[in-house]
Amino acid sequence: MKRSCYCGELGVDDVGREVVLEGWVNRRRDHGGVTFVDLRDREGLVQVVFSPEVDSSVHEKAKEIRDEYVLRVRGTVTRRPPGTENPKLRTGEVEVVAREVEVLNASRTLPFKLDNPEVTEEVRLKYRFLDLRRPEMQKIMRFRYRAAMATREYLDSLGFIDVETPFLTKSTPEGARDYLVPSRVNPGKFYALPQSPQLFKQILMVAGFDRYYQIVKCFRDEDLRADRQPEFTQIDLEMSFVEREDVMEVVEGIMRTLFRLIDVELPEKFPVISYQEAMLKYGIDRPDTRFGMFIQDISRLFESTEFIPFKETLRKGGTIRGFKAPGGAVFSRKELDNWGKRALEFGAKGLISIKVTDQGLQSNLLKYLSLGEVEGLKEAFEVQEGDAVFLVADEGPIAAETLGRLRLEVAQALGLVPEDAYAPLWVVDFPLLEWDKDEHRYVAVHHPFTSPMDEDLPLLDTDPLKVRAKAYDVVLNGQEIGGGSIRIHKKDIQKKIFELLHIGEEEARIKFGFLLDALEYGAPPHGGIALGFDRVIAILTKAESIREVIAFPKTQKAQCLMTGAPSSVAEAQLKELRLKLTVSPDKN
RNA sequence: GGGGUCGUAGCUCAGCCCGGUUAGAGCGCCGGCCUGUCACGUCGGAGGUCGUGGGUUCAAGUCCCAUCGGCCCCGCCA
Repeated sequence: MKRSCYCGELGVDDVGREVVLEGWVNRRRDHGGVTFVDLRDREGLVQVVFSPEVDSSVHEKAKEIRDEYVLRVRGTVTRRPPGTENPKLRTGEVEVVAREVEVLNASRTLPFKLDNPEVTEEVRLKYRFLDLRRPEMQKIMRFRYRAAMATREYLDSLGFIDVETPFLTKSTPEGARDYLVPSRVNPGKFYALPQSPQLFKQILMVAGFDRYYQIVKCFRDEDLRADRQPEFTQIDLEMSFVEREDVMEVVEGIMRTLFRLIDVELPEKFPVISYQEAMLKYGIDRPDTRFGMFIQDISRLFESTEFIPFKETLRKGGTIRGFKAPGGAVFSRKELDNWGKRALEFGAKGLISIKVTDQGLQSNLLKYLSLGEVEGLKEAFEVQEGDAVFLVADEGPIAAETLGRLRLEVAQALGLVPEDAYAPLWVVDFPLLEWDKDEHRYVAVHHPFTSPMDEDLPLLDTDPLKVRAKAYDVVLNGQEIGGGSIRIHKKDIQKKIFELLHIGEEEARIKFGFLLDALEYGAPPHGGIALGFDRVIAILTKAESIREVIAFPKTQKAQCLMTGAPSSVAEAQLKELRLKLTVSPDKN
């Protein structure tokens, strides 16, 4: 007996058909006389009726059936008696009258009911095989697959080809902590799992493939977050003979393709904002542009202020910035105090809040300000009754970060973040380098293979921190969902960057010798990007964390609750790898 | 490495502030009854190392300390 169709596909057109169904028992309702079983497979549910009038032995057999038993049922599709249709079920107009039933497997009592949406994530992850059986999870996994397919089809149509790159590769300095894999045949040596296929895709460009892509796992041994897993999936691509705009166009196409899957039409071109402007207006390099509340620099208003804290801040080269929270006057005294505390946590020395009431502006600050300054404030923020204004006087970067975070939390608290809006944008003109205080050297903001802007090349010798990179990030609703750059394709520039990063010639030769070699054999100009596939899927499915869109995710302690990984290994395995532990794995 | 929060029946939670009978509820589970339910109904029943270890106390689910684990965040994440 072979399955003839899926449960969830049956309808009135099938009335009269004899079918063979295989699936799980979603629920059993035993009325003593007649027993109903909702049978579920990946396509949905259908009600199966076990009636003593049809076959008493089949009806008897139905008594032993429990939740999540696996059944094979042969029966006849019939129209339900008038008045017993179930409009909540896609198959609710029909039912299958069982003529033969076989229990293919029993099931223990479940640790949780599959349709209970309240189960904790911990329990779900431990019994992930049951959790994934839930229609919601099946839907997400299928969506993820469709998104991957759509990406492949789109990139294929543009002439990209998928080339696999190694997972057992070489540890790269810079960037995240590597996951290491010991090499048995090379005792004492290790592979690293790739943080990204970065160098390989550049090599593929040198090799003349012109357009490469891969939907590929990447590994980074860093602490986890709702949007960060130690292994995650990227849509990775690289193109030859291109400028930044060419890469952007491809990414915009991918994003539009993906969002059409949820019937959202993204703009043809995404807005572009410079890193500098993003930091000023939003206080963050991945602005959420679904709502306004721009940060403004109002330092000029207070050039000759008598208010000592402002005066001092400005004298030391700091700034006075703030934003208006529309409707923020609803915040109570206590709530405003709490925002002040948040500002302290974010690193500012303080927060000034101003309410706009029918009596005019209301704040401790006002008595210290001149009439002109008060008027200037009103004008700068175009305040209306019911608004609140938050100000920070501090060093530029601190003011930016504090206000940037506050802006997000305040908007959330006031319900000003539209849930169904999607606001993609590009952030460009990142600095190439930043100074690392601890390591006492420059480090790459993006990565060491990112090309400097042509016009900034002379600054490499005079003022490296001023050099801008040909780098770009895609940001969506305040989340960084991808980043890339035009790469260095000339050996002399690459060498110079390594020098600035304090990667010596010898070290560079050992670590990136193959890349430097490749750059000497006719490397074309090239660039690319990687998109965080899990993050995009999470946004598309409105998931709270990327764990919801990964079949087998890890907990914050980077453990798999289902398999128990990571775990200790046999002494013999360690010996074979010539490894000695300095710690007992059971402790810590 | 740090801050916050949670951990009590199979699941979700109440009890903890303010220590004191036999630790409760809903759902699930088991058994009986029930021929049109679909969150079936109904009657009865079973089920607990209160995360773990230590301490305070005549007495600890409740107070204190440590520790383990889930989640959120900071640091970290080229």
